[in-house]
Amino acid sequence: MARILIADDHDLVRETLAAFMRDMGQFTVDQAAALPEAVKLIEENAAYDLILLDYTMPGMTLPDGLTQTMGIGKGAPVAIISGTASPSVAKGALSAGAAGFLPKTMNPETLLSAIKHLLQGGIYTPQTFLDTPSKTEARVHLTPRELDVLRGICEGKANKEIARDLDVQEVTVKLHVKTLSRKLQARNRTHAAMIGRDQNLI
Amino acid sequence: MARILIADDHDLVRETLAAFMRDMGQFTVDQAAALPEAVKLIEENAAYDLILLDYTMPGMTLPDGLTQTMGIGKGAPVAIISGTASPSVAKGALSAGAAGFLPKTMNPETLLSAIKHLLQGGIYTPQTFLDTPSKTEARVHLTPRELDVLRGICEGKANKEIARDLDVQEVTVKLHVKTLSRKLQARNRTHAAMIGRDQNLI
DNA sequence: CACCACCCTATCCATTTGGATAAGGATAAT
DNA sequence: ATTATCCTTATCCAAATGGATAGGGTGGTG
Repeated sequence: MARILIADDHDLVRETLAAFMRDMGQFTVDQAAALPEAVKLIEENAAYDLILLDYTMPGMTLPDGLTQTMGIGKGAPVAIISGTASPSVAKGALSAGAAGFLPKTMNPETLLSAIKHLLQGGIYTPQTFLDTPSKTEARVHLTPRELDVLRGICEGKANKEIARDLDVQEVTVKLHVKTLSRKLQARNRTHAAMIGRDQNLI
Repeated sequence: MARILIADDHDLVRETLAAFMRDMGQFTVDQAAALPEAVKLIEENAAYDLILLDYTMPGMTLPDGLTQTMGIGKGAPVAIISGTASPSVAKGALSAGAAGFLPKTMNPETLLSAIKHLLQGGIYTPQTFLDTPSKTEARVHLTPRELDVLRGICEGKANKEIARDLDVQEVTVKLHVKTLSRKLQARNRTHAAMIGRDQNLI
């Protein structure tokens, strides 16, 4: 009987996942609502066969929380579960050694096959994340203002319009467009919009 | 205690949904694996408070299976559940009288609130379908050439560059840009790129 | 304090884009 | 044979965008 630990601060999600997996009859499931709690369970209960960590739970960070958990997990695969599934985050988790990345939006049968796959030592990533080679290396930091402008661009607004919305001069918007395009390595505003959307910075 | 009927041919999904709802302690849940079976249950068991029909189960059609079910359901709200959530299908189901449309990818808490909402006679549609007024009605048709140009736009290319790639004059590209932008109801090329990607036409 | 990151503004110029209008040619369907 | 659709090109003009350069202002940190 495989032993699984689910750590998620959202009770309903965690309970549902746990109940679902228990109902399969093949798993023993423990639960934790925060990272420290999960760490405690792992240290007490020796070996889990699979550990699932919510990406946005109290105490959780990437990659530190992940590496800490892997360190005490005695080689058990550790996967990240998340509601706000972003390709770049998934990629980051995988490169930090995570065994997989499970969006909460997965349907049950996919979830089950993913878990079985993980238990056998496989790496699981949703296919929608696989085709993103370039994104993680250039994880850029856009300032709040640049994000405001980028949002406007994505809505198809002209600089003049964005300027009115943000209550600044048009030249200022043009500056932000230039800098954020450089940061994103975009060739122009349209390209910047697409890149921003792909990395869902918007 | 609200009585709910779930009809879905995929055992795992149906069982999980049923177990989840039963665990809430507020619902009695019956199950069916095909449309005829669901019809039989409805006719025998008199009144359900809510009926959920899988969009892709044996015997199921839209809108016929839906209207048939509504006809014998004594006014109970009938909602469609589906794994392959397509806005146009959702729109069609709603206009045929469905009380809602539930993608299987919904997370549990959203599902619960949706069910409660449906039980009170409300109409439920995921927000991702609501804010797409243009997508369902005007499922636009772009010509092959327009798609070529749109792809170029999405890659951040300038008209001149696209023209070179497609081996036509720049003016031609400009024309395509204008017409495809009009078709997509986009304000400019950037907006067109975003819309095209959202509707994954690219 | 000096430094740094961020935000705002200005001017000037080249290029790109958006839009109107007109029109020839190819192909497929009625 | 006529129509319809699509692709193509052309000219002309207004507007938006991209880029360079040069400032001033704020707030926080070492």
